Amino acid sequence: MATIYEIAQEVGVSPSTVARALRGTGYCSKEKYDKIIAVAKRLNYAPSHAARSLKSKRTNKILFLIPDIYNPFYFGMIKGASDVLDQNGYYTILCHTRGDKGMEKKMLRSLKEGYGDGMIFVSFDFNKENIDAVNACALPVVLTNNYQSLSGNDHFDCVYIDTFEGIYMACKYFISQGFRKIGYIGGDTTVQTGRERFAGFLKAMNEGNVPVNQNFLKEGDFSRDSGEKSMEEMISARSVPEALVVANDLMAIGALKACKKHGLHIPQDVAIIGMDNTDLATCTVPELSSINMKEEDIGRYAAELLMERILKGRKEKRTIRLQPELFLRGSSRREA
Amino acid sequence: MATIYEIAQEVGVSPSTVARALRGTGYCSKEKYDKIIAVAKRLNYAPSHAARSLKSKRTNKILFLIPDIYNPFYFGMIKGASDVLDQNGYYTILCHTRGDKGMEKKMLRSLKEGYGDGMIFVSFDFNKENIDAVNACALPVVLTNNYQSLSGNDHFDCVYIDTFEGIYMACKYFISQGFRKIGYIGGDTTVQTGRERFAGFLKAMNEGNVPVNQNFLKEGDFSRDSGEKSMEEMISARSVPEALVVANDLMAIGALKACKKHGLHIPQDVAIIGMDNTDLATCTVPELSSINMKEEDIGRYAAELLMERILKGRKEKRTIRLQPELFLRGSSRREA
DNA sequence: AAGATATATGGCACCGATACCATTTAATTG
DNA sequence: CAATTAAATGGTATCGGTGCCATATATCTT
Repeated sequence: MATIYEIAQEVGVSPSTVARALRGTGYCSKEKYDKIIAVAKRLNYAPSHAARSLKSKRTNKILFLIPDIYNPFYFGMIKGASDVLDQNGYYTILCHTRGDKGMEKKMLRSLKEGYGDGMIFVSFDFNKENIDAVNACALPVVLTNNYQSLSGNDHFDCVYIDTFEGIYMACKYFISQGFRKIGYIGGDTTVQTGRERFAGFLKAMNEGNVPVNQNFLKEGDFSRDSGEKSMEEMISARSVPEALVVANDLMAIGALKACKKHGLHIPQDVAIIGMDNTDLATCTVPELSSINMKEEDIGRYAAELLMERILKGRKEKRTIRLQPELFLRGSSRREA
Repeated sequence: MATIYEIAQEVGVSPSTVARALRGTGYCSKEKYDKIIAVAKRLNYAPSHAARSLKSKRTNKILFLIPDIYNPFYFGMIKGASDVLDQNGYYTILCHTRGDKGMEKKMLRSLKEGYGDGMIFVSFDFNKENIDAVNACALPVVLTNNYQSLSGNDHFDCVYIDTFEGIYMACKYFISQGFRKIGYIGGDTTVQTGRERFAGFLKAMNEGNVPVNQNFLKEGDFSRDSGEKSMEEMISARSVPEALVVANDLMAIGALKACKKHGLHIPQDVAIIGMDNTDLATCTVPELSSINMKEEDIGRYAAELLMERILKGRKEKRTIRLQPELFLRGSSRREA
């Protein structure tokens, strides 16, 4: 690949002049400018990204870590963020971590090494290890979870939606509709996001004085298959709730499928509310009621927080909290 | 961020020694090694990616351009590719182009500037402009389409699955089952992949001596909504085919929804076959018959082609062609 | 016309690693 | 024990830009 030196030699000017011409800043006569551009094109010149960012300390790239590319919930976040980043002249570089802690650390190290100017970090679970890694890299990182600082020394931003509140409001709705046999298919409670959701369920049940039936409680892994399996288990154990809150849409669809397969009608036999309100929710028959987790807003805010740090030099920590909304569709209607 | 020079000064050795110690190659006494590592940790050192790749001319990154992050078809490709790349110590950097030609060119320029060591390029459509851009950057690029070289001078690799064949085999199946009123919801025929699919439909109909009814032909944009809208149009025009081939799963699901909404039974009233065989195909009731486009294999082969070029220095052009498979499920069964 | 300002261009240090060579000291060998 | 060879370390050019300063004209002021 050609360099500015080769172009300079060819045209008969100094490398400085070539650099100015190609960058379009600083003085350069029309005559030389044209020559330089022509030669650059002929030699198929492209400025070296490495050389530029070595000197200028900027890459114009933002890393975006997502734990599960099969989950449509994250698409909205990506869209929201990349819209904002695009507008500010930043590239969005996605990285699929699969929730793997090793991969996350690897990418945080890469950030520290200057792969990008900042990061939007989505993870199923934040623990001391990856939080330490976040703090260790001096570049701005935004977490999209509700991270309760343990040390108080964390200096990163957060934007998150209250998942606890989401499940809570779904349960409350069922209770307000007179349901008493309410089930819950949750996610992995060894990770934060799974725990929060389950806590929302318990609080609503408690407040509504609705007994928690252990047979109506299942734990999946946020995949459709695990939702289907959980429902199958309840059906074959002959303990099927009348209303079911599911911790994400994928599992809700799995549960819905299992019900249909065994002749249970939705919502007459089992009313279902999912979570995330993804595109999938309107793909089913009946359409799935779901909790809107405003993922596009999360992405947009996360990008804005980054831009504030990078472009405006903000130093102090900021946290943004969003409220979920319940979208009622066919799957949760109470029979008259 | 600390540099090897600062560490060298602190420990009292030369930068060369620090570099050797940190990289773990070359000679270094245990005593100094330990000191260097300790100081590096204390100063929170991270090697500068820019400096390293400027000198070494390698980034260990592969760019992966996807046109639509809402389409699960691409996830398998990403998975297949990143598995192979991971194994070889390369990062997969995803970039969502939204099929935007400007964005594609921007990323090809970035590649040329040395942002990555190679690229897997997925696009709805390849035209002279972006093909020229591919040829212009001396780094290896793999296209995941069937690109018919016009100039014969192209030096990039391709791995693709025959979409023509896919639609063709779906139509042939319907014809073999005795269907004569066969409809088709296609994609944008101004782009290559849309044209190929439509050609497959026409060839099968022609070979089977089945008349093509214009009322059964619709053109969508590969989104679920457009599939729904197309079907709605046929229904309200009272010209509904008995069998329907749809150019991707998303549109097929849209069509399925429209049918259900208007009381048409699947597959009794309308038999449907989708394309891509994504996870979505098993989310519907009945499950959607679909054409398996082997996206994970495409991704894997694409990554392998890149690795051959980068690690083994292959120069000559290679093209890999895969054959689709028909997966029959509930949505296409012929009534007895 | 003298001084100020704008335009045009070149020179060079620098960013932070890597690659390679030179030098010194320690260990091995016939 | 001299001759090799291995181990340990330092020195320095280099990658390809950017940023800043110096210099030389050209144009504009009053």
